[in-house]
Amino acid sequence: MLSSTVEDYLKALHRLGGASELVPFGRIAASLKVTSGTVTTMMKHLGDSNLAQYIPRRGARLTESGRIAAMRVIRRHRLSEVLLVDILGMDLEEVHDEAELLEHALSERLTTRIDEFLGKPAYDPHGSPIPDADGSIRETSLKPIIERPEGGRYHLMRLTRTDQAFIDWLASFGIAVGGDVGLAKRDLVTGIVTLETAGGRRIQIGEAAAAGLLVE
Amino acid sequence: MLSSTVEDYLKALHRLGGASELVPFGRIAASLKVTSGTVTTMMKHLGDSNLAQYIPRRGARLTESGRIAAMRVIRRHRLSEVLLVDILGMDLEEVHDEAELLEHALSERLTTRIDEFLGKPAYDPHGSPIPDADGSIRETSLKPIIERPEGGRYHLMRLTRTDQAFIDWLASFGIAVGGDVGLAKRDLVTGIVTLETAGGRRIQIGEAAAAGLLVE
DNA sequence: CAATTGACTTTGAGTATTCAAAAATGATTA
DNA sequence: TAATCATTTTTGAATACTCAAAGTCAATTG
Repeated sequence: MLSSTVEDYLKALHRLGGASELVPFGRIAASLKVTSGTVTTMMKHLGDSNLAQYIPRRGARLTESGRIAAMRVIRRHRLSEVLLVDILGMDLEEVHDEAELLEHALSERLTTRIDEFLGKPAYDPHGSPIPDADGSIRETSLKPIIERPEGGRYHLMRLTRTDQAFIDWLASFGIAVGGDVGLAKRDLVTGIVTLETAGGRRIQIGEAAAAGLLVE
Repeated sequence: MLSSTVEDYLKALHRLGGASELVPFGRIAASLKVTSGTVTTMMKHLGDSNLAQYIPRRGARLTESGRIAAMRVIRRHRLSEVLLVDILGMDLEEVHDEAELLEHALSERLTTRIDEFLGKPAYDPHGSPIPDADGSIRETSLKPIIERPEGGRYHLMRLTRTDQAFIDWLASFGIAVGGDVGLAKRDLVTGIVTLETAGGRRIQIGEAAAAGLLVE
């Protein structure tokens, strides 16, 4: 079993370099708030364990087995977040830190159980995709509707705001998770976003609120 | 924050010596599967941290702050078990090992959230009482009905068997969690236990099955 | 009372993780 | 090309935890 320290380095390598980009050591040190000497030591160790390819003075990248190990940690993290938000009703802002602990404490068995219990969710509450048990991932991640092109029509996958008033207000226009919404216009000056409902009606909403609509 | 290693020693001290009994070091070593030298080192450390009173060559006992710290760990452990069994539907046999990990990974905030979500349960799935956040505990723990005196009538608090057939069978006689059951007779020779329903009917059940009825 | 026994303590050492500070490297600049 | 600079590596040391094995102590036994 990998120590939680090693798991944290694997996550950092994945966060900073994706599946197989070379990551310079300074960035890892900054990201994990350790000194560069510590990173050198650990990268050599990951190299010896075949979890990363260590290239002296240049950086390191995940190997395939390192990538899978990183994905497993990310899977546990994101499933934890879904459990915390959807079942236990915690706030979106709180769950990251909790999941940071839980990701190192969930056995394979419990992870599978949680996954099934939650109905094998595809995305976490932030809209990030949840890897499968084997480490594969649908890379079509959710994005806030305001990051999509204007004029498009999208599938609403998740609302990151959890207050019922907002959800009800949207629902009164026929906008709900599972349905479609269009982005009619985004006014960068006033910060007002115009959405188009499935029925063709237009409604206006602030940028911050619109950022909470994650679409596919 | 206490390391999970320290938390394990505190739990051992509590398990073997209760709130303040002196525990000889050999028992701790056996319980945690470490060598006696390791225990000596750790007991001195707990002594320095005011979590235990270290008496050379005699043993150690929890101090008040050590007791509270131990209770917190036990609280997290037992709440984890309730969550795993009642919400996630895991088997009773599986949950101990999982809770052994989770008890070191739950923040105070998450522990409180889980406690509220579960409706502030008084007992874990094995019938052990769950300490309050401040470390206090109702010492009237649940016991299997077969450990109670014959002829008594008891309040059924929990069934440790989770198969629906058994639960339904009991229910068909009006025996369910929250209701009453009597222990009419326990035949030590045949291993047959005679229960009395609230309506006064008598039913017979095997000792092993009866052990799954936790009463108060 | 001296020897034996069992329990505890000490010692020396190893692993994992971290830091600070000095040394090395390689690229850029003057 | 030589000096400078940023980055990486090495070194020496610290903390937390662990073990094996030798040493100490006190109680029991013959």
